[in-house]
Amino acid sequence: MLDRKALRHDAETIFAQLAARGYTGDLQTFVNLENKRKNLQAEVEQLQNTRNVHSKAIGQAKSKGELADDAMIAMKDVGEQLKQQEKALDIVQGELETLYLSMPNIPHVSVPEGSSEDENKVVRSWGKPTMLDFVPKDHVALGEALGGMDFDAATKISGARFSILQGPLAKLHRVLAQFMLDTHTGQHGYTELVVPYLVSRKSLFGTAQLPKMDEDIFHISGDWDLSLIPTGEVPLTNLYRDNILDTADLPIKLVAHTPCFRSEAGSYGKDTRGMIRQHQFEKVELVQFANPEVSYDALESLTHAAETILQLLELPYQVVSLCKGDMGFASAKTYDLEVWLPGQQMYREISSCSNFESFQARRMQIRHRSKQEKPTFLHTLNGSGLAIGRALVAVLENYQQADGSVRVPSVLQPYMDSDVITVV
RNA sequence: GGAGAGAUGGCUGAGCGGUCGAAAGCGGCGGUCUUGAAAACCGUUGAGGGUUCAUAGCCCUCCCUGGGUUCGAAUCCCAGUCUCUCCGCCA
Repeated sequence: MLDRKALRHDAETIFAQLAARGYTGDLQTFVNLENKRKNLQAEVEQLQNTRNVHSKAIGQAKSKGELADDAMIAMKDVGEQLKQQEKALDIVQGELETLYLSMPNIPHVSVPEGSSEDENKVVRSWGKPTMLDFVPKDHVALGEALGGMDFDAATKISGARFSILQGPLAKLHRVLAQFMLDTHTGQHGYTELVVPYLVSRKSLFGTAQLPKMDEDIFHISGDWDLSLIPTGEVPLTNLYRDNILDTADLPIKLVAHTPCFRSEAGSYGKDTRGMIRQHQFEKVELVQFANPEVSYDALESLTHAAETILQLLELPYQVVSLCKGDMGFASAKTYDLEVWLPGQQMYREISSCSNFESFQARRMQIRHRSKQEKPTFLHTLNGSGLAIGRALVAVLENYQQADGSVRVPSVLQPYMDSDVITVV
C-alpha cells in the first residue's frame, strides 16, 4: 500500500510513475473520490465535535442537579444527522480503500524502463555457461535414467505438476536445503525459523499476495479461513505484523525452509515438462526488516547471500534487474538470479530478491522507532536463497557426465557422503 | 468434542454510563547525585487521522472486531474473532 498522504499531495507524479510499470488506474477518479472523502469527513467531524461539546455540557449540568432537557432534545437531531453522514463516509472510504489496495508499488529510480521481461537488464554474471563435450540431457532425462525421479507416479497420486524423488536424488534435495540453511545462518547472520505453512487471509493481505494473486493460491476448504503458503515470505514477514521494533535492532534477518504451493493458474502449457514449475516445491527464503535509510544496501547484501549459494555450488548464473513492467506488484526493485541450465541451453530463474520499501510494512503496520522519535514504517525485503527444486535441476544438468552419472558439487560431498550419483 | 476464564497504551495491570485517552507499576527519554556506572530521587513519555508551509495551533478517531441501547459507551446489550485453563481424543 502506498503512502496516502504522498498520493494526495502529488497524485499526478505518482500516477505517472505507476503508469511506467503498467498501471492503468485513472487519476481523475482518484481525485474525485478524495475530494468527496475530504468534504464528508469534514462534515462528520464537525458533527462529532458538536455532539461532544453538548454532551459534556449536559453531563456537567446533571452533576450539578440541573435539568438539561432542551439540550438533550436538540442533540437527538444531531445524532440522526451524524449517523447518515457517517454511513456516506464509510462508503467512500471503502471505495478508496479498494482503490489504494489495487495500486502497485512505485519503482525505484534505478529500475530499468520497460514493459516486458525482454527489457530486463543483466547487471552481472558469474561463471561461464557449462560446456560439455557431449549432448547434455535435461534433468528429466537424467532423473529418469538415474531412476530417482518419477512424474508418472506423482500424477497417479496427485495429478499434473507434481513429482517424486527417491534415493540419492531425494537425499540431494534434502541436502541442498540443509546446505543453504547452514550457509545463511553460519555465514550471513540469518536466524533460522520453522513457521506455519497454513496462513490466514489477513497474512496474505499483509504481504500483498491478496487481493491480486488470489487465483494462484490454494485456499483450503471446509470451515477454515486458511490458505497454503505460496512462499515462505508470507509467514516470515507477517511475524512482526502490528509491531514497533527498536531501530537499534535492525536489520532483522530471518531464514526458513518451507514448502510452497501455487496453483499456477495463469501458466497453462508453460514449463509442463519436469520440475521447473510445480504445484508444490520447497524454498529457503530470506527475509529482512531494514532501516529505510539503508534498505538498498540490504537488498544488495540479501542478493549476494543468495548468489553465494550458487557460487559455492559452482553453478554459472546471471543477475538480472527486472524492468518496471516485469516487477511484482509490491516490489520497488527486484533482482532475479538466473542459473544456467545446459539441458535447456538458457538461464532460468532460481531466485528473486526484492525490496518492498514500506509497501508491505504499511499494510502490516510494521514500524520502527529510535529514542523519542515517532514510529515510522520500516522496509521489508525478501529473496529466495534458493528455490530447492530448481537448484536440484541445476546441479543435475551442470554436473552431468557422459555416462549419465552426476558428480556431487564439492560443498555437498560431506553432506552426501559421496562424490557421484550413479544409476541405482 | 465438553466445561470455564479472558482480550485495555512498548509491556504488566486498574477502571461507579458523564473533565477517561484512560490509575499504578515496569520499560523508554531528560535531569540531579557520582571520578564513572549502578541505586535513589525529580521530570517526561500512547497511536492514527483531518486541516495546515508547519514535527505550531485547532479538531476528530482509537480500550479485540462488527452491530445495538443512550443526549452521552472502555463501562450496558447482541453477534463474531482470537487467546488461555481443565476434561476427552490424538501426531
